[in-house]
Formats: sequence, C-alpha cells, structure tokens
Amino acid sequence: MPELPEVETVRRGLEKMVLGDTIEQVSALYPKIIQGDPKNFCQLLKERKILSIDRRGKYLIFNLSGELSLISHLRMEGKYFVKSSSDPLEKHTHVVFSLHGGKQLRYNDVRKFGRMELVPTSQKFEVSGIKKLGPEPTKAAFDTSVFYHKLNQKKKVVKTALLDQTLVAGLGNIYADEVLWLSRIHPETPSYRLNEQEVKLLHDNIIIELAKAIRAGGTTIRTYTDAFQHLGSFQFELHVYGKKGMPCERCGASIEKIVVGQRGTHFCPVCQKVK
DNA sequence: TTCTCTGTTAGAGA
DNA sequence: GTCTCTAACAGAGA
Repeated sequence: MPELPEVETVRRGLEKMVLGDTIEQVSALYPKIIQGDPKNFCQLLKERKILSIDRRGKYLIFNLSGELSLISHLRMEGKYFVKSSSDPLEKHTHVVFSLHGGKQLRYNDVRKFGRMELVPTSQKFEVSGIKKLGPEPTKAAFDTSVFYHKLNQKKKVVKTALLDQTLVAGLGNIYADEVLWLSRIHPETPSYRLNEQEVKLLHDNIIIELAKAIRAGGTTIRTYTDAFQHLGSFQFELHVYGKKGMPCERCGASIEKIVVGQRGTHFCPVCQKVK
C-alpha cells in the first residue's frame, strides 16, 4: 500500500485519534509481525502513554513514555484503525493495542508483510532501515547537488534508483512513475546519464508531487485507507500509473507498461525518451 | 481452476 | 561495496 504521502496521512490521523492515550495491554495475534520476542513486546508496552507520532520515510514512529519508541512499517498493505473493544475483530487484524477507556488501536495487514519493533527512543533513527534512509523529500533536507552526485555514481536505471530509499526517502512505485513522467525522463535511463538540469527538474518534481499527494490524503489504488478508514484522492491526479493504453495527457501517445527492476513501470514512449 | 499481478524491503548470492 | 533476484503473504481479476 503506502508510500510517503499515505504514511504521512496515516500519521496525521493517528495523531488525532490516539495521541495522549495510554496502552493497557497488547496482543499479537500474528507474532511474525513483531521483530524480537512478541511476549516481551506486549509486556514492554503496558501502561505506556503515546506522547507523539513521527514519520521518517515510510516508517511510523510512536514515541512512548519511559523513553521507548515503536517503529512500524506498513509495507504493502498495513493499516491502522481505531475501534471500540466491543467491535468484532476484522479478519486480517494482527496486533491489537487496547487503550484505557475502551478504544483499541488495531493493526490490520492482509499480506502480513508489515513489521513492528521496539527501541529506546534515543535510538529511533538508528534501527536498520531508518538508519540508511536518504533525506526527506523537502526543500530543507533534500539537496539537488548531493542527489546529482549520487545518481551519477549509480549504474542502475533511474526508476530503480528512485526506489532506492538511500538516495531520497519515501518514493514508491506509483510516485516514481509519476515524477519521471512529469520530468520527461524515460524510466530506463541509466541514472549516471542524467545531466544537472534533468536532475534538478526531477528533484523539484519529487518535492512538489509528494507534497501535493499529502494534501490529497494519499493515493488509493486498491486497498489503501488512512486511520479514519478514508480513501485518498490523489489517484484522480495521476498521469501514468495504472494508465496503460490510455492517451498521454501531454502528447496523446498511448501510455506503455513495462517491467523495470521487477516492478511494473508506466511511461509515455513519446515524451519520455531514453538517453 | 490456474496464472499473474499487486502500493515494500531485507537478505542471499554474484 | 553494488547490483539483482527472491521470499515473506493473500486476494483480485483475467
């Protein structure tokens, strides 16, 4: 499911619904979601208050009382929502956080790829995965010339490079295709062939597009919902993802779908030429 | 029925 | 180090 805009939308929803709540008890119905000992995980969370909720790349970080943080990655289809403890459990709910006052924060994940981990708050950015992340895609953090030099050193094609979270954090398969179309760059262009001007354009489009998608509450293609179980609306603003065979909005050519780095990749064969 | 596809990433092997 | 491929899993749609 989620790329950066969807995770950010989930984070904002959770802030509204569970910030300040205290965990009474936790049950891990599908323990493989949890890194480390699941019993220990459930035990450690008891009576912790949710003080703040951060995001880094596609990772959610719940900061809890007693200097403990819960790192959560939704991978393909992970979802959070809040229900009353009296509501029947959904089919794919795998971790239940019972909060004082009768609410439950439920983690639901059809494909069971999501992962959770507890770490001391002081080490929340040091866990594997987060430690290796590149800059957030914001004007303040994401530097064009650093991006250019990193792309320049890579042998991969640009689409694959964009999915590499160490160059810039947060892009996934949908937004990678979208920013390449916006920048008129063919997804199979070797990343070292991009000149500074093209990289600047790509860089700016990444910042603009992810911010726009956050404003739209993310993209719902099949199953994504935020913590309120609302759909996103950015799917109505996509230009190429999922548009195979439809006319390019710029030139009218038929959008093609190919496989790049084992991922479905959409592009316009006329506006996006390989260099 | 059976096959292919799906918003991710860690880890193995070259 | 760097790159590529696979596995983890379930369901929708052809």
